[in-house]
Amino acid sequence: MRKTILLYGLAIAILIIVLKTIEYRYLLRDLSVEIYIGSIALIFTAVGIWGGMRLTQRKKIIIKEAAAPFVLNQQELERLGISKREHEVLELMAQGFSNQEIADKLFVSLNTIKTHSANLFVKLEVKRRTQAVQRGKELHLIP
Amino acid sequence: MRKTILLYGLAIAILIIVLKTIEYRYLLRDLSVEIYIGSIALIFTAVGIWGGMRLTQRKKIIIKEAAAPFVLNQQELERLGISKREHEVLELMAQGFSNQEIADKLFVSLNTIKTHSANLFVKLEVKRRTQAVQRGKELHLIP
DNA sequence: TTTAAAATCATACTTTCGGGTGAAGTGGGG
DNA sequence: CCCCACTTCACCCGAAAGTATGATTTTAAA
Repeated sequence: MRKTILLYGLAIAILIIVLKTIEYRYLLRDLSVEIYIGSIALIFTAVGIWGGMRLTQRKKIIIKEAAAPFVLNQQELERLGISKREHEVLELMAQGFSNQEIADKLFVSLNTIKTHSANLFVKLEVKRRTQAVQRGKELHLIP
Repeated sequence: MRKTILLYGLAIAILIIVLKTIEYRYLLRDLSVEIYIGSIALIFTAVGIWGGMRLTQRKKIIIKEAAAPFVLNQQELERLGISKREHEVLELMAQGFSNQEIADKLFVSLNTIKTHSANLFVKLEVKRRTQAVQRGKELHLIP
């Protein structure tokens, strides 16, 4: 950032020096003032674009890296009639946990998780947990 | 895009007219030429930055929308010693197919798929297919 | 307070997954 | 030609996942 500003300042200084030199020695008397102004305008427009790109490039990278903060699709959740508990189970499924592990994490029995997952599969219209995870991500129900 | 160019041209034209008017009437004799050039440079730098931002803004949106065209991480694939067939199986796994379905798609027996998947799990250091899919995505082995 | 939805658990049964082992055919490189 | 990696397949077994059905308890809403 500091480097960019320094480079920019340097570019302006050099250009001004060059232009001033040219101005007094050769061109001012031959070329019309409009062309002279136009040239300066064009050159500094280019410098501006270049500088502007430099400045915004950082932001672009940030957008790419911090992309998709994930917002849950509540509408879809309600539309499919998926309950809180079922959603929790889906999240843990997506993290690759087995039904037994999910049961332990939620302090309920394995059978309960089986029930929840079975209901989940019906609501998501899938047959397997891998498909449920896929579908869940598609519908933005899980990150 | 066309609108941006038009606006930009208009801005340049107006600025040149304004500057020319000022130049002949009031300022040229009072202010030094350096300040005059500097002003033009600054103004058009600003215009350049503004224009540059306008031009790159589109690209930013494109990056966000068309993000991640997926390029396979061949290095990782070789590093882990995952074969072509195993990779195929992993892809179909990620699409939520059962071993039987994968076997049918690849015209091989269920046992073969079991072998491939078992080898995959070892190479990916996971215990379940859901985790294999997760890991595969992390390592950019699958979209 | 009644009622419905959600959450809990169970039992029984089927299917799928995954581990372990062994083996046979194929194709390329030393 | 032989070795090695890859691919293919088989059998067995246990664990995990999924299906079906029914029942009880909580909870939130009407």
